[in-house]
Amino acid sequence: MNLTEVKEHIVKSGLKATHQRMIVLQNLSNDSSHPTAEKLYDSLQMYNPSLSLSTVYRILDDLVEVGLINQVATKGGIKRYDANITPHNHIYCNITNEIFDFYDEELHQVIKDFFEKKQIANFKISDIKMQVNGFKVDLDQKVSFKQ
Amino acid sequence: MNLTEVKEHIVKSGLKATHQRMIVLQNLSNDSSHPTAEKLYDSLQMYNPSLSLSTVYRILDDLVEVGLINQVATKGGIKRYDANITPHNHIYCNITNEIFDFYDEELHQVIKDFFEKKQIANFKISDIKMQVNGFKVDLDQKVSFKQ
DNA sequence: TTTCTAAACAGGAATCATTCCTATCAATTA
DNA sequence: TAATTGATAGGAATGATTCCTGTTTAGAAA
Repeated sequence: MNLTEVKEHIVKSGLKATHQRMIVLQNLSNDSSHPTAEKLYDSLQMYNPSLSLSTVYRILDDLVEVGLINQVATKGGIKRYDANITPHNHIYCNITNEIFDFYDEELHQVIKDFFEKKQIANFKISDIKMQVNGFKVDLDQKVSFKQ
Repeated sequence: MNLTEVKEHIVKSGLKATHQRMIVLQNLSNDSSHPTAEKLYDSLQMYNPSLSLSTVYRILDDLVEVGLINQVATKGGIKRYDANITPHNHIYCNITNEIFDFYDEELHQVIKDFFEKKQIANFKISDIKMQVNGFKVDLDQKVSFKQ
């Protein structure tokens, strides 16, 4: 995303488009590594030395709150973030701690159908996420989901 | 699980069946709330005042390591544990932070088939977890998965 | 454009979950 | 019994996150 798009998204969400919010969202939207707050802070430091770490944390919370980004569930106890808010699932590498996105229309449909047919009593579903855990075979090579 | 069963499991895993390990595993196996380390520590305190919190943390790590329990991935950044090591998925309530287990044979099979057909290049899958996020409709009532 | 005000921010302190460290304890073997 | 090894208690240290307070800023109103 470029700055103009970022600004539009933030304004549409109801938040003020402050400089700090824009650069945090832009940086996250151009980073597919599902970074932590601290990692984003580090990336931004070079060109925005006055940005504070607590601001990054608060902005990330706010962006999650209004639904512009997602917090990724991990076992590690460290929060990671994802600007991809389209439906998708995650592949976790237990060795490198990398997280990769994947999406398959057919799989999505099957799961959607399943939960329309079978009900969970007293529970309203907002979204369904799948986590594929495992490990990279060759750590130097990329992981890719083949259609 | 009773103490005898717990002891058998621990010995079979290769760890020594110490008193602390047994009570931690027993307590967790009789608790379906997917508790945190601290919550387990609190439950055990009453009858085991000399048990230390750091021991609980270390024992949980050890039990995860040998595969007797699982660490549950959450967005909250706080680690939770699950003694149910059979294949199953989780339902998360965003209001109460409760986690419920569910399992469906048909769904399990569909997903298994899917990942046998479609490959992820350079990645070896160890397990696949699904998270159903949403919220309880009536907070005082139970959530139940209907077959 | 300038002024005003609520919202947002910077920077550092505080908190909370978790891990680390070290002396002690328990079990096993010689 | 003594020696060795692994496990624990208890507290200190660490790391991630949140909180607090004074200052700044965005955007509305004049």
